Amino acid sequence: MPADAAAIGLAVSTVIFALRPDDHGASQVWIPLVRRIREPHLHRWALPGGMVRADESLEGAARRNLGETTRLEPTYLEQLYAFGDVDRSPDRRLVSIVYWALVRPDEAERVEPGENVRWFAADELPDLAFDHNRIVDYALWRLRTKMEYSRIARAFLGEQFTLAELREVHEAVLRRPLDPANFRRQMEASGDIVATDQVVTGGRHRPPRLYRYADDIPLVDAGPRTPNRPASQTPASDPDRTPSTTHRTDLQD
Amino acid sequence: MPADAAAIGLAVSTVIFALRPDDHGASQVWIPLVRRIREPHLHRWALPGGMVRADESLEGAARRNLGETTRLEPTYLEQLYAFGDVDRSPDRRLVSIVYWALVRPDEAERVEPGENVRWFAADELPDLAFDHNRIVDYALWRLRTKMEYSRIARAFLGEQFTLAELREVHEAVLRRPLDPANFRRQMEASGDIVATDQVVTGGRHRPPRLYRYADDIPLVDAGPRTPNRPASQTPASDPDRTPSTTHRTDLQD
DNA sequence: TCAAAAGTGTTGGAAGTACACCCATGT
DNA sequence: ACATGGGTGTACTTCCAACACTTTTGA
Repeated sequence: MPADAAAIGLAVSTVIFALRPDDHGASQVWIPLVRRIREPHLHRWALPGGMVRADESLEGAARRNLGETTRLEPTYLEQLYAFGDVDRSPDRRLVSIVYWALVRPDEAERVEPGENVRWFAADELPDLAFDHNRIVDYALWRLRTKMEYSRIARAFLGEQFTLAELREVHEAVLRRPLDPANFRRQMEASGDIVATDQVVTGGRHRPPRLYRYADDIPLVDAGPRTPNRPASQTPASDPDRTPSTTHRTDLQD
Repeated sequence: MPADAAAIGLAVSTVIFALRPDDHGASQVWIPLVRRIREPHLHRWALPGGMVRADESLEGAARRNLGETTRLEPTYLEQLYAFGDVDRSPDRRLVSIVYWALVRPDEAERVEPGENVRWFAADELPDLAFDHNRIVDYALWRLRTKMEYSRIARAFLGEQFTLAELREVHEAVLRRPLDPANFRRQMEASGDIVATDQVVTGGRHRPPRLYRYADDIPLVDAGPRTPNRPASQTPASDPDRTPSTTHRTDLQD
């Protein structure tokens, strides 16, 4: 029976979420998919993924596959679920450990769309390979649920952000408008964010203040009580997140 | 590299929770463990588990191993996490899909303690094999978290129960006393439970009313949006849950 | 001066917490 | 009668949703 066990293939896949404007300019959840270049499900769209090597961790395998297929290096990556139905792959027994990831708009630029890589609006997906539609549905449910009680919105934003930008993230994920006044107070009361002494000028209205996340608070609890890694510092600055006519300025007071 | 992938062993393990009275008669969380009878970690206590066969689902493998090692057939079984660190097993690469289960006291009787099977209080565990201490910690965190927003307490109880019994479940898991008055109202307001027309007589005080869970509501959302299985009917009745001097009687009114 | 978004104040309701108090039973 | 838990009433607080209102900018 160990012979049988060895016959089970172990793979990883990742559901990657990014926020991008839809036709009407409103932010929406998008997912990059890759086209399969071999059987089974040849030419069908699928989640990026691949087999796990014997000398790499599960999360490591997810990161490697992500880089190889989409060039993405997400700041947020968390295990979602292990899918292992006997008949989920038509040819051989395959168990997939699925991760979900969040990337900022500037990170998402690294994806080079083409014949075999494309962005899809999360709620308008085609028929995907394997059980990947079900997987995406679950990941979306998880994203929306976790948005309401954790600080994952941070993973969609740069170092500094206005409350309107933060609210837009929540609204895009939850697909419902939020009261700006109440949203502001909830965020401020949570202690998760702190005001900086900078504002954004250039808009045709009162300049909004910039905020940042309070340090010393971990991004989220990712997985089973991992000894809190030092809050992953954002790799780069955040260029061109706002129209070029706006400027972040020091506040004089 | 598919050769490498095939070299990874795929196993399942399960953290089983039951409530049993401690030395002072108060309910507490207990876990059955099995002693390892082969290397690595020979003679160490470990979670029940084993290799996944090619023709069985992950959950099926968990149930089979549970039955074989502890004779348990839990009513509640949910996937917890996939543990796959490269060095978590000293000899070969092993990925374990871990499940967690809840069993009622009468179900727990099926376990036959002996040289190689024993119950342990959840917060007084010895050094376990592999990374099983970490796994149990995570499962405990999950149990306690989920107790606060879901109906999993049901899995610890029989078909009918008093509010004191339901409260005792919550208190044992959360390790803190709850106000009986407020607890009652919260439960009643939730709509999850309905009063029956029976009471328990024999106590030296006012006879408490018996409640049952509202049907047509699933036990919990176990896993990724499984199309709601018909709320798993409790296999048997619930004998000897209360002292033999008490009786469940019809209410006359 | 006006439009637009930033930001503050106020109010009412829902839900949680603490705790006083009455009820029904066995001894 | 009285101890014991079952069960109800009530005041207080905290949180959230709704929405009126003021502030500050660019045009």
